[in-house]
Amino acid sequence: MKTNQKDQIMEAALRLFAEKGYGNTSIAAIAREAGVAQGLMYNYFDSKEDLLRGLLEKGFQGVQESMSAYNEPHPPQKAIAMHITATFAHVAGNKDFWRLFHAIKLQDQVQAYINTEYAEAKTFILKTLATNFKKLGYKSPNEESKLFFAMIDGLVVNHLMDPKSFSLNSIKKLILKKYHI
Amino acid sequence: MKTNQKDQIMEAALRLFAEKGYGNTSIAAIAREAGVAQGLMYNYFDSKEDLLRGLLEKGFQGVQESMSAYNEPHPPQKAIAMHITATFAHVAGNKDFWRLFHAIKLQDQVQAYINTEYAEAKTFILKTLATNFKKLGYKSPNEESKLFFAMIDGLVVNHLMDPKSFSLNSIKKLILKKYHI
Amino acid sequence: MKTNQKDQIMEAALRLFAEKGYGNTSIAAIAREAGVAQGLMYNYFDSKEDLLRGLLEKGFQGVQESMSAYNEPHPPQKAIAMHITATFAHVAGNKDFWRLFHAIKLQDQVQAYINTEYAEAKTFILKTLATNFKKLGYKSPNEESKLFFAMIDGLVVNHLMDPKSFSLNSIKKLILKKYHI
Amino acid sequence: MKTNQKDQIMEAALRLFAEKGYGNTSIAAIAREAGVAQGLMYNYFDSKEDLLRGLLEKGFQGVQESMSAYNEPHPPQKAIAMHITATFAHVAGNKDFWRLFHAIKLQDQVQAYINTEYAEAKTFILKTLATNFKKLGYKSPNEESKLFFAMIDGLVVNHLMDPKSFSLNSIKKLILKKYHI
DNA sequence: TATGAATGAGCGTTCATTCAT
DNA sequence: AATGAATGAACGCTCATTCAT
Repeated sequence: MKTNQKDQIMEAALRLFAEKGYGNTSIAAIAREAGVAQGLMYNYFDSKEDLLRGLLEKGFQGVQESMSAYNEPHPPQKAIAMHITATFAHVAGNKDFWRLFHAIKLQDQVQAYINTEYAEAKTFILKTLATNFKKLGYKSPNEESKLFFAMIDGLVVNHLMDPKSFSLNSIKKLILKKYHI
Repeated sequence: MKTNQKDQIMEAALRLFAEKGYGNTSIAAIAREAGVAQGLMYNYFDSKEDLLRGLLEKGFQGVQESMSAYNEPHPPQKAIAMHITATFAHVAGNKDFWRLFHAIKLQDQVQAYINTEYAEAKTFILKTLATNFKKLGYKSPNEESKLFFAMIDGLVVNHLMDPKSFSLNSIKKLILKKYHI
Repeated sequence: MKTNQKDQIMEAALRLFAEKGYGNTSIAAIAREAGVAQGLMYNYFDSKEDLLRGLLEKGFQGVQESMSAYNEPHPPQKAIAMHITATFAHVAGNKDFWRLFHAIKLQDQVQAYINTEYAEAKTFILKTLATNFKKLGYKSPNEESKLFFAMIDGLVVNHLMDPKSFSLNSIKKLILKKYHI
Repeated sequence: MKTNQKDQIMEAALRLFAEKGYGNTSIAAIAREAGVAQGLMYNYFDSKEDLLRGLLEKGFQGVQESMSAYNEPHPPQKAIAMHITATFAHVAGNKDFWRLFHAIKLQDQVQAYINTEYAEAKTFILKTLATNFKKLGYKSPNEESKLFFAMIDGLVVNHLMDPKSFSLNSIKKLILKKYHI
C-alpha cells in the first residue's frame, strides 16, 4: 500500500533539481512534492548535498548498466551504433537526471563526484570509441573519439534544452550515415 | 585613475559567477571582489538577477559582434571555417562568460533571457549553416546544421570542463578535414 | 540476562548528560548508548525534561541515604568529620550525577526541582552543621555553617573540573585540622 | 542618540544566557531583547558560539582589571583582604557574567576558552595566595590556597543561586576573622 | 513491551535588499 | 554617486515527540 518514501523523496528531488536547479530547490519544496515531512529526508541522507550525490550515483549506475553491452566484443560499426542507440535511449528515459547532470557538471563543487563516477565512464567510452575508430581505419582515432563524444554530448544537451528542434532520432540517422554505418 | 565602477562590478560578478556559480556567489562577495560598497550594485542593477541578465546580454553582444563577419557573403567552405574559428576564439577569450552561460542554460528560470538573446543568435547560426551546407550539396542541410552546431557546442563545453584533454585547436583541424574544407 | 531497560536508559542518559551537557544530548544518542529503540524512553518518562528530573531525584535519594548517618546523634566533631567523608565519598562514586547537577543548578528552569529536592537537603545540612558548630562554641554558627557548606561545595566543583589539581583527600586533612577535629 | 547596537546585543545576550542558559537562548530571543534584527548579530560575531566567546572574553578582561591591584606588592594580610573585596565587588557588579560562567564551566566544549583565559587567572590567583599564606607562616600554603580559592568560589556560586541566604558581605567578616586579618 | 519511521516546530545562519548618511 | 549598517525572509538542519506495527 505504502510506496517506498525514500524513493518518493528521490524522485521528487530529481524532478525539482532538474526543473528549477539544485540551488533553487528547497528541502521544503522537495518534501512538499514528495508528500512527506521535511525532516524525513535526513533519515536517508546526511544533507541536501548528500541527496544530490545519491541521485547522481543512482543515475550513473543506470548509465553503467546501459553500457554493459560494451563488455561483449562487437564489430566496430555495430559497437558505435549501439553506443548511440543506448545513449539516446537512456537520455530519453532519464531526462531529469541528464538535465540535472548537465546543469551541474560545470560547477567546481560537484566536480568531485563527477571526477569519480563520470570521469571513469567518460574515459571508458573514449577508449572504446578510439579502439573502434582505429579498427575502422581512421587516421586520428583519439581525436576522432573526442569529436564523436562531444558531438553526442552536444546533441543531448541541445535536445534537453529544446526537444522539438533537436530530435535525437532524426539526427541519429544522419550520424550513422556520416560514419558509414 | 578611477575605472568605471559599474564595469568593475560586472567583471567581478562574471568572474565569481563562473568560478563558484551564480547561486553560490553573494552580493557581498562581488562587492568585495570589485572593491566597492555592497549597496552600490543597486545603483546600476535592480537585483542580483538583473545583474546576471546584464552579464548575459553583454556576453551575447560580444557573440553578435564576433559573428558580424557572416553578414558579408562568403563562399560556404570559408563561411563554415570562419564560424569555427570565430567561435573558438570567442570562447578562448571569454571563458568566464561561457562557463556561466553553460552552467545556467538548462534552468527554466533563465530560459527567458536565453529565448530572447541567445535563441536569436542560435537560429541565425543554424540558418546560415544550413544555407552553406545546402550550397555544398549536403542532402539534409537542416539536420546537418543542427549536428554541426551541437558538435561545436559539445566541444566547447567539454573544453571548458577539461581544457587539457579537449584542446579546441587540435580538434579544429579534424573538423575541417571532415567537412572537406 | 536482560537487565532492566529503564535503568539502562537512565544510566546512558546520566553518562551523556554529564559528558556533553543536557542540551547537547539527544534522545537518539541516549537510545543508542543504551542499546534500545528511540521511542522506548517515553514508556518510562513523559519527556526529556522528565527524564532529567528522574535522574536528579534518583541522585538526591542517594545523597539522602548517604546522609542517613546524621539521623543518629554524634558528637559534633565526629558529625562534621562524617559529613566531609560522606560527601567526598558520594562525589567520588557519583561523578556523573554531580557534574550534571552542578552544570545545571544555576538555570532558572531547573531551580524548580532543586528547590524541592535539593533545597531540603541543603537546609537540613546547614541546620545540622550550625547545631554542631554551636555545640563546639563557635560565635556565629549560622554563618559558620554557610561558609563551611560553600567551602565543601567549591571543593567538589573544582575537583570535578580538575581532579588532579584539586584532590579531595589531600585537602580533607587540612580542613579537619582547621576545625580542630 | 543611537546607542551602540553591538553593545546592546552583547548585553541582551549576557542577560538571557545568564537567566535561561546558553542552550536555551535563541538568537531570535537575543535580537528581540536587544530590539534589533535577527541577522545583525552576524555583523559582529561569526556565530552564536563566537558571541559566547566574546562575552566570556570581555568578562575575563574585567576580572583581569579588577585584579590589577595585585601587581603592586602588599603585606600578605592586606593582599588577601583585597582579593576577597575585589572578588565580591566584581561578582556583585557582574552577576550575569558570573552566572553564565559558572553554568558553563563544567561543559567540555567550553573548557577550551576557559583553559586559556580563566586557567591563567586561576593559576595566578592560586600562586599569589600561596605566597601570601607562606609569608603568614601557614604550614601547607599550596593546599591552603586551594582551599581558600574553593571556599570563595563556593560562596560566590551559592550567593548567585540564593543571594538572600548567602550574603557575601556578612560572610566576608567571618572569613577575615578566620584568617586573623 | 518494544520498535523505529515519520512528524513538524524551531533552531542557527545566510544573504538579497534597503536606506540613512 | 557611494557607503555599509541594518533588515527580515528563507534556508538547511536537528531533534523531541508520536504512533502504527
